Amino acid sequence: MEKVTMADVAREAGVSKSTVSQFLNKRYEYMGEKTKLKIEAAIERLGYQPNFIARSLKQKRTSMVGIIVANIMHYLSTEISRAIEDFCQDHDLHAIVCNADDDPEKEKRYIEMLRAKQVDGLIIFPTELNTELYAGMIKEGYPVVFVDRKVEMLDAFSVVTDNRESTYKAIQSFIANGHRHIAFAVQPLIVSTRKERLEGYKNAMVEAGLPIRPEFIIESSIGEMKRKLEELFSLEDPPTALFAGNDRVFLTVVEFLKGKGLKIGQDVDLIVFDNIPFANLMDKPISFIMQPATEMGMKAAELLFDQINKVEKEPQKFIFPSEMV
Amino acid sequence: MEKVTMADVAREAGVSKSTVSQFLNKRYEYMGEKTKLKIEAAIERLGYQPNFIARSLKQKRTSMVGIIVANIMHYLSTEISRAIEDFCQDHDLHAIVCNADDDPEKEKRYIEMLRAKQVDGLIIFPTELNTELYAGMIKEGYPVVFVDRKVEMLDAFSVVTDNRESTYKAIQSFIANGHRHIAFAVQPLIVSTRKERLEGYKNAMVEAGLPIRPEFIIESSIGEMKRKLEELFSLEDPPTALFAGNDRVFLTVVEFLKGKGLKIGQDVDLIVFDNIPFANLMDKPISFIMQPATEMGMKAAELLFDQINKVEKEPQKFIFPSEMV
DNA sequence: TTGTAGGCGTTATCAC
DNA sequence: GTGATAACGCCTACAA
Repeated sequence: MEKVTMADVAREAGVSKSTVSQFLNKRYEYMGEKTKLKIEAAIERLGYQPNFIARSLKQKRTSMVGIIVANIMHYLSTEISRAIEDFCQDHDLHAIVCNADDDPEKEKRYIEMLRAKQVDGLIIFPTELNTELYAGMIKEGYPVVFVDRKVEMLDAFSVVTDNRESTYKAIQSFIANGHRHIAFAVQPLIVSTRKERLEGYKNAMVEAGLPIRPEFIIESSIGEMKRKLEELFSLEDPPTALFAGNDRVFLTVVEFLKGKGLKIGQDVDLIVFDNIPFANLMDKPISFIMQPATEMGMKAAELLFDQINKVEKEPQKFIFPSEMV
Repeated sequence: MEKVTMADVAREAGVSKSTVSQFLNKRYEYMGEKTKLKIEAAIERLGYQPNFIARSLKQKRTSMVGIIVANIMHYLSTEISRAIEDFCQDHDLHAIVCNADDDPEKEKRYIEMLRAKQVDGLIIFPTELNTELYAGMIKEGYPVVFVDRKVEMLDAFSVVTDNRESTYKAIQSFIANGHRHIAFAVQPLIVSTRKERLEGYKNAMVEAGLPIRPEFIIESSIGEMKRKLEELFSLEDPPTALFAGNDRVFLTVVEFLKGKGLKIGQDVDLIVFDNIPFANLMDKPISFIMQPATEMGMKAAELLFDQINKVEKEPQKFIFPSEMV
């Protein structure tokens, strides 16, 4: 029943606990060859497995990190998480993933929970609404890395993409293709990424001398969005091009267009911020702004790893470029 | 620096550690109202956070479970994992996901690792090649649930789908649609699911009086598969219908057909075992055999939860039906 | 080289 | 109602 403890091994091998401990920690520099063998045999015979919990308590290191994802429904999140997990597996860490569901309260509870569990560090896709909590951790020197969204006014490690620039270029490409009626759909502007994307849109429009028409900008929850789209496409001069602010918006848009009988690439052109899996399988002329998820995850994990291992570094923001395909 | 311990709180509040402990565990039945307030205040003032590791050591319960996925590349795995995670979040458990990468050695290491970390139970998508290890855990009474693939000869909880039946029906539907040249592509037959699916294919073919032609059955790794497909479609009588044994095979097949210029639903009909995300977005006439991932994950998590909480039950296999869409 | 003792932060068991 | 005290299983000086 997995009750074999170090003491048992010690007794079985006829040595003391400390000796066994030394053995386990590979400090057998000054250890008799025969004691080593005795211990090995005893471990084998008893089927002993060290207890990491006990070790962690003593060492104050759990080899676990927490990942708090703002919303797991975004495909990007899972991609980045997976990259982080891969990095962890290569560095003897285990990751615990939590989904904050875009709820700051939930995020807060998870942060506290994971810290109570003594995880060695946290990678957070922030809801951006727990600034004091974030700040507190950073002041303490607790290892934290923010991903995807940036937390303003906070000198912390973060890994993001150039939302504004990418969107700006995307809208420019619409314009270059002759579009004049360009709409923009996004979820509520409560996080930096969405705001930046909208700014990119506006910049490009203004620069091209096109009017920014409020009725062409949908800002609503996924639930409400279909209704808003209905309104948008009921205008006497409906848009010929649409920018979807992220993957979930995109899904909603596609469903809407399908129901409406509008053909993508024909009746309306589409650019999406975010990649979706197997996008290449649906041969429709849609452009996706792909963020380098793997690189971002890797970088975030690496930054966290270094903090955990006390590699001194100034907090930095890493901005990755996105690519339109 | 997060060094506030229970002793500090006790001192600050002018009570003993035990009292604080009682308070934390909500056993304030026989506790003075004012002590309660004093402790509350002290906790607040010090910013105390209990240390779960220490608690776990004492209670021999970590509130963590491990999920060992045979191969995270299968979309089904991630779907099921997510369902498990959801269940865990509702039951105060944390899940740690590990990817065995179809490697029995890796699987073994993870099992040992997670047990060393004292996780309360394990949900395993087995590689099926560590039978002794599985058997050992079960004999010990350690909570384990197998998912997706079954482990023969083992009396354990498991949650699977009716691979043979579903495939059988799928092939029947091909036949009903007039197909005679039906091919079957699958990864190496080293796990039960694949074997069962092939059996289903053979049964349907035999029953319909159609010959089982070895050259119509591709059994190969993903890497080799394109070459095999090339051969298959170079036959003087190439197949008019193809059954893809899982999602990864499907992706390979689609790429191949695309390169070859063959149109799905026109030159060749396709049925795929497994769902892929956003399948509804690609309006091609492909049938997917969808496994009820969420239900399977939920069930698995529930079975594990009950074992952890010593709800006595006989080991059972739950076989979920799949649906073709 | 190996053993002894104390401590990591909690919880559990009793006395008080 | 509250408080010593002994575990939990391991690590780490330091002593032998």
